[in-house]
Amino acid sequence: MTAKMREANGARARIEDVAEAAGVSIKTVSRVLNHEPNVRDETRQRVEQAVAELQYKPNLSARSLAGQRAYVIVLVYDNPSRNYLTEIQGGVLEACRARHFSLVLAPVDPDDRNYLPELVDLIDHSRADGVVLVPPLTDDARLLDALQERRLPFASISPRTPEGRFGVTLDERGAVRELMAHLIQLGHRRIGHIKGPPQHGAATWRHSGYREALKLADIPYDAALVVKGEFTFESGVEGARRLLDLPDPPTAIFAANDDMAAGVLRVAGERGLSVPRDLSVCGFDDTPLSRQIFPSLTTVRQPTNDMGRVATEELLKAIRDPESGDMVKMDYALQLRESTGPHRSRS
Amino acid sequence: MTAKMREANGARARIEDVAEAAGVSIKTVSRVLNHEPNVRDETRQRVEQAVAELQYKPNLSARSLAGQRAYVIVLVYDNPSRNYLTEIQGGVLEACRARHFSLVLAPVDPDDRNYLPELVDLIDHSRADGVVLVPPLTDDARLLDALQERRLPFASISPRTPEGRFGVTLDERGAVRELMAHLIQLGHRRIGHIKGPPQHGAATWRHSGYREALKLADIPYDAALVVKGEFTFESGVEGARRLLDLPDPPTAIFAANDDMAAGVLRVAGERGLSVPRDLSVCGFDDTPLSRQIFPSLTTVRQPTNDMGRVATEELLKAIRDPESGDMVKMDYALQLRESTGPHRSRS
DNA sequence: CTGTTAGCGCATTCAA
DNA sequence: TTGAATGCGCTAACAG
Repeated sequence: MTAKMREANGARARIEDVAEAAGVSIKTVSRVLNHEPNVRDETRQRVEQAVAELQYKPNLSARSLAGQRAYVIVLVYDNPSRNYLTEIQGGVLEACRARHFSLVLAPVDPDDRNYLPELVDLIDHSRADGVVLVPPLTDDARLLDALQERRLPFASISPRTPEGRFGVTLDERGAVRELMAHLIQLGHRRIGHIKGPPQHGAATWRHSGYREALKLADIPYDAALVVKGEFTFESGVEGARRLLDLPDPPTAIFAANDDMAAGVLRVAGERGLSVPRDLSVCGFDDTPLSRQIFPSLTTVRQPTNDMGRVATEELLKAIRDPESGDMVKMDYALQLRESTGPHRSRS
Repeated sequence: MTAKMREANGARARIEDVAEAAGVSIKTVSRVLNHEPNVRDETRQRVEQAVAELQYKPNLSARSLAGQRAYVIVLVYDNPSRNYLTEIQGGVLEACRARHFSLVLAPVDPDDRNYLPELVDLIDHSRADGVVLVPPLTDDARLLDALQERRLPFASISPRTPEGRFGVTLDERGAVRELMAHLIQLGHRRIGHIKGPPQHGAATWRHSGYREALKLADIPYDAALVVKGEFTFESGVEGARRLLDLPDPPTAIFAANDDMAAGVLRVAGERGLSVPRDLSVCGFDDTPLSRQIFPSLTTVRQPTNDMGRVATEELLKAIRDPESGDMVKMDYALQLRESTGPHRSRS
C-alpha cells in the first residue's frame, strides 16, 4: 500500500511514508526530526516539506519504545496551596511542551505518612526520565533516597539545602527583611509574627528574616510576639487572636503567608479594628486572595510560574547531560498594598 | 540471558520473563494482565505471583504501540478560575489513574481566538483516545466540530446543551432559585444581580434562576438591578458600585460567582457599609475565598472534584463502548454563611 | 553526508 | 484453555 492510499484511508503517515515522499531513507528523516547534524540543507528542506504535506506526527510510543526513554517528567507535589500549585504546574508544563516531554502529575496526600510506595510505583510505571519536586516534599529524605537509588535526576523548587542540588531558590529571608523594613519605617516596633509549620523551609526562612530585620533595627526580639501557625486561614485566625489578646498587643502582624494574613484580617474585622489604621497586616506569596480581600494585602510576590519553568529546564538539561543542572536564584518583589500603614499610638 | 541475570543487571522484567517464571506463554500473561477470560484460575494465580516476584511493570509505550491505542485522555480548559480547575483536574486524574490512562493537560488561552490549530495539533500528537471539556470551552462549536471530525469521544462538563452529549450537569438555575429564596425569606425585595459574561452557560442559568425566583415571589423584575460582570473580582467591584449608586439601591446583591461577590464586599468596606446589616451579599461556587473573606460568603457549592471524576468515567465508558456514556446530574448544596442576614429598612 | 538492519516490549492474529 | 509467530513505528548501531 502506498502512502497516498494509506492517507486516503484515514491512516496516519509514518516515518517511512515521509522518507518515500522525500526520496530519502528513514534514517535521514529521523535525523531531521531530531535536529541531528550531518544532513545537507537541501535534503533537510525536502524532508520538512514532506512532513508538512503528509501532516506527519511522530508516534511517541514507538519513539519511546525504540529509544529506551519515555520522554516523561513527573511532577510530585503535596503542597496544599491551590494557587501555588497551579502556577508551578503551568511553568513545568511550558518547559515540558517546549522540549516535547510529557508531564505526569503525582499528587501526594500531605497527611499520608506512608505515601512513598505508591508514588514510587507511579514513577516506575511511567518510566520517568526525571522528577520535579515541590516544597515541602522537596526536602523529604526518604523520597530523595528513593530517587537517588533509581539514579533519577530531580529538580528541586525552594529546597531547604540547595547544596549539591539543582532547581530554583528564592531569597525569602531577604524578602522578609525588606517587608519588615517597610513596617518598621512606618513606625511599627511591636510587630507580631505568625509562623508556618517547621517542616517547611519557608517557615524557617521567613522567621529568620523577621528576626534579622528586628536586629537590624535594634528592636529586641520578643518571643511572646511569635505564634505558631499551619499556613492555613484557620491557624491565622487563632494566631491573630492570641496576639491581639496580649496585654500589650502588636501594632502590626506579619503572617508567614497570605492565607494566614487573611485570618488576621478576619479577626480585625470581628473586633472592629480598622486595618491599617489600628493594625497593619502583611502576608507572603501574593496569591489572588491578597488582591480580592479588603483591604488588599501587602505581601511578597514569588515568580511561581517561572520557578516551575526554570526548575524544569534545569532538569531537562540534567537529563541530557548529568554533569549539568544549576541552582537558579529567582527574584522576588514586594507588593505594597492597603493593609499596611503608619503606626498610630493608641490614645 | 535469563530473567534472573537481567534482574541482577538492574534491567526491568519483561512480559517474557514473567511468562518464563510462571511457566506459561506470554499470551497467557497478557490475558491475565488485561483481565481477559479463558484463563484457568490456578494459572492466573501463578502468573500473578510471578508478576509480584519480578516486580513486573508493563511498558506502556510497547502496549500503546502494539495495541494501536495510546491510553491517553486530554483535558482541555480555558476557564480562568484556578480553584475550579484544580478541583476538576484532581477528579479527572483520579478517574484516569483508576483505569490506567494517562492525562495530558491542554490549557488554552481564553483570549486567543485562534487557539484551535495548536490545540488540535496537541491532541493529534498525543493520539488521545478521548477528551474532557471544561466550560466555557465545552460549548465552542469549532472545537466540537474538530473532535467529531476525528471521531474522538469527548465528555462535557456543564455544557449549555446537554442533549445528545455525555458528561455531567448541575441544576444551577435550581440552585440560584434556592439561594434567592433564602434572601427573599430574609425580607429582601430589592435584590441586585451581577451577571457573568454571556458566553458562559453558567451566566445564563444563574440569571434565569434569579428571574424565576423573583417571579415565584411576585417581585417585579427591575432591569436596573441587573448589571454585567466578567466573573472577575474587578468586574464585581464595578458592578457593585453601579448598583449601590442607584437612587434606590438594593438591600442584597447576588453576584454570579464568588470572585465578583468578593468585589461587592470590597465596595461595601470602602463605603463603610456593614455586611450583612446594611447589605446582604451572596456568590456562587464555594471557592476557598468564600471562607477566607470577612464576612464569610453565602454561596452554592458544586462538587467540582466529583464532576471531573464522573465526567471522565463516562468518557472511559464511551471509549470502551461508543453506544454508552450518560449525562449525569450532580448535586449542589447551599452554603449559608455570614454575608447574608435579615433586611433592615433604612431609617 | 546517507542508508541498512535489527530490535524495543507488547498485543494479536491464528492455530492447537 | 493455551501457545507461536508477526508486526506496531521508531531509534541506534554500523556500513557505506
